[in-house]
Amino acid sequence: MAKIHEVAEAAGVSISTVSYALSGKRSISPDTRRRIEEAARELDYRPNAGARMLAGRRTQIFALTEPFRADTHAPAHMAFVLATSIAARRYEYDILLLTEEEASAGMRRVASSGLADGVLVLDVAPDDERVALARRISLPTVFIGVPDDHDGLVCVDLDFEAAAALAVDRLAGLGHRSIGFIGHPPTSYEKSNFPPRVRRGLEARASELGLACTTVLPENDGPRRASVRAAVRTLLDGGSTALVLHCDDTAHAVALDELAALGRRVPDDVSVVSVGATFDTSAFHPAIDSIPLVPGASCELAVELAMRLVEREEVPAGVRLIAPEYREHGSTAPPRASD
Amino acid sequence: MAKIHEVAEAAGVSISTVSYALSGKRSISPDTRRRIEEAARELDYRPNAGARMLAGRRTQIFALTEPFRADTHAPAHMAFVLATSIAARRYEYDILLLTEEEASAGMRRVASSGLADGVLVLDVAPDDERVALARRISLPTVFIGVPDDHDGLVCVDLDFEAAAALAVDRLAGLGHRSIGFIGHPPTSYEKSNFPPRVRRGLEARASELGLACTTVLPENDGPRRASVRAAVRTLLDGGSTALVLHCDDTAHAVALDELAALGRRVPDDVSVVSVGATFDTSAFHPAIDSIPLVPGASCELAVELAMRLVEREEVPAGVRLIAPEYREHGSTAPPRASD
DNA sequence: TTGAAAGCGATACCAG
DNA sequence: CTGGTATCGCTTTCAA
Repeated sequence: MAKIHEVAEAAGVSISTVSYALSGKRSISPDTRRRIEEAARELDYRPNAGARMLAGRRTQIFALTEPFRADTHAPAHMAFVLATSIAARRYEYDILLLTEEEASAGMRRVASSGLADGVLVLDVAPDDERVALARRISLPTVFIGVPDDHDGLVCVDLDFEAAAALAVDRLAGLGHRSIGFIGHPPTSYEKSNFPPRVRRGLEARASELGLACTTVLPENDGPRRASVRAAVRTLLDGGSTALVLHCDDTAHAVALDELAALGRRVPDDVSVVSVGATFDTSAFHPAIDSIPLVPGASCELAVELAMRLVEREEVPAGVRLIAPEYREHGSTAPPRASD
Repeated sequence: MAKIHEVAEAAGVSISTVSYALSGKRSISPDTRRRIEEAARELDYRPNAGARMLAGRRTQIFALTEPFRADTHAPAHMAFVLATSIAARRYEYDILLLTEEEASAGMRRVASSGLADGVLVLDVAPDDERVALARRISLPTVFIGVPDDHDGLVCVDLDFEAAAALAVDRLAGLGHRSIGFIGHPPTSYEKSNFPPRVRRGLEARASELGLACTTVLPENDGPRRASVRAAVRTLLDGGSTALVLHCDDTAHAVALDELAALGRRVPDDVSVVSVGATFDTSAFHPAIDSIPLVPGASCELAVELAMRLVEREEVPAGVRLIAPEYREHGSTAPPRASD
């Protein structure tokens, strides 16, 4: 816990010179800069956080609000928290965690106490109560996800509609005429708003291209995931030559397992594409093509926007949709001639 | 962002009176206290975080170091992060998240910048590098988990040995003479140090009581979890009349599913007890007795200890083991007379 | 029971 | 290119 004046003394300069040398906010002669840096290093000096906040009017902290509701899918949420934290560190920012009721109350609290320079909002619900809060506080706020009512907000998300359309384009391009869609359980279509966006995107593009498209939303039942297995059989029986998956990792694994059990090879007999997954689809057997939801991409953009807001740059409100990217892993091919 | 002097003005007192009234650190006449509280409420006043840290030499922040390694079991880790955050809020403390490389580097950083009053260490590895760090920094540090070398450290954890012994006692008390143990995959026994503690506790107590005890550590294979199913069959064939589970939730579900498939009813034909689970075993079919690992219990104690350290109370170093608790859900019974 | 004022440890303005 | 110093907003002694 060395203080600035100790560094100044050790380097034989004034404290203001130390401050400037370390922040780089004005030019310093190479020699004194060297002496200061050395002194700072030897004393393991770091500016006192509180003093810096007070004098510099910057806390170097972003509040991250993530309710961690009981029913949330832990791995995906953890990936976003991690990605946010990593992105923030690039700008020398730390993450202060606001969970549960504090997800909302904490926003008010950090805003009026000046504990954070901005707020990043995760696990956004369609009718999220943090929307109203974001409008009332004066802190820069960026949503990672898109609430239904997003007027005047800065939001970042994957372009799920485009991602789904991209999957259809790929399959249509290979000659498939009938696509089966396995989605999340029905309840997910109310609690979040990206599952419906995927579904809409898929069905819209399929109908544009004149493809048949059948949707099944299997329940998350027991360890055998019988609904997922049934879904696979239903879709194949219905004539689908390709499957698009937008569901959890276990459902992916089970669907592939069922295909194998039915003796259908991927991609020779059936093509498979995953949409919006945060896990690694290349680790499945067989590896699956994916148009992933990349936490790093959303979070880096969100943090960059938050930084710009902190720097008082002009940042127009609105939704930034991240363009989807197709990752080939060999799970798609033209349909069998016999189909 | 109202400031203290505005509150003072509104209440017609000096700023020091406001400070004391709000912190309760000295007695204030009921009348002025009321006026101050009202003014504070109307202005939505909260002390500026930076100023408070600087003047009060308290940041009201705990750093939480949690690497979030790629291979970590997300749901359990999320539960601990959440529990820590909730426990901290009881003392009006916030949680600053240090992940990845920052899990270590960040500890040094917050220590020398005075950003946090203490450090809470999660996801503790047997040979954790944060052990050495904790000894070098002067910040109060509490480990939630027990590293191999914990000399001079303050650690909190479930008493896994006792939990395992408790499971054996229960089954032995019901008359079981042969117990089957299904554990985590073998690799887990190197990366963490609680799986071996459960195993040791179980085998030790079983041998004390003269019970037979067979251990299987099934791999985490495909979606069918064939290894887990095989483990169940192996143990039953070997004469086990009761199963003790210390594995992930899916393995639990699969084991129960396999028992059902074999026509063995719980608890009439087989008794089942779960040890060290962070998930809800009463939600399985059938519900399973559990001696759980309760994140709230560990984290509350850890935070309490951290607070005491912050308050400069005497806190002897050492490992605090939390006594296990048996939760009945009807999955145990005496073995069949025919066995 | 209350108030005045001295810090806390930086940043950044104003001078030189 | 470098230094002195006012300032940030609060906590806490010291006085009354």
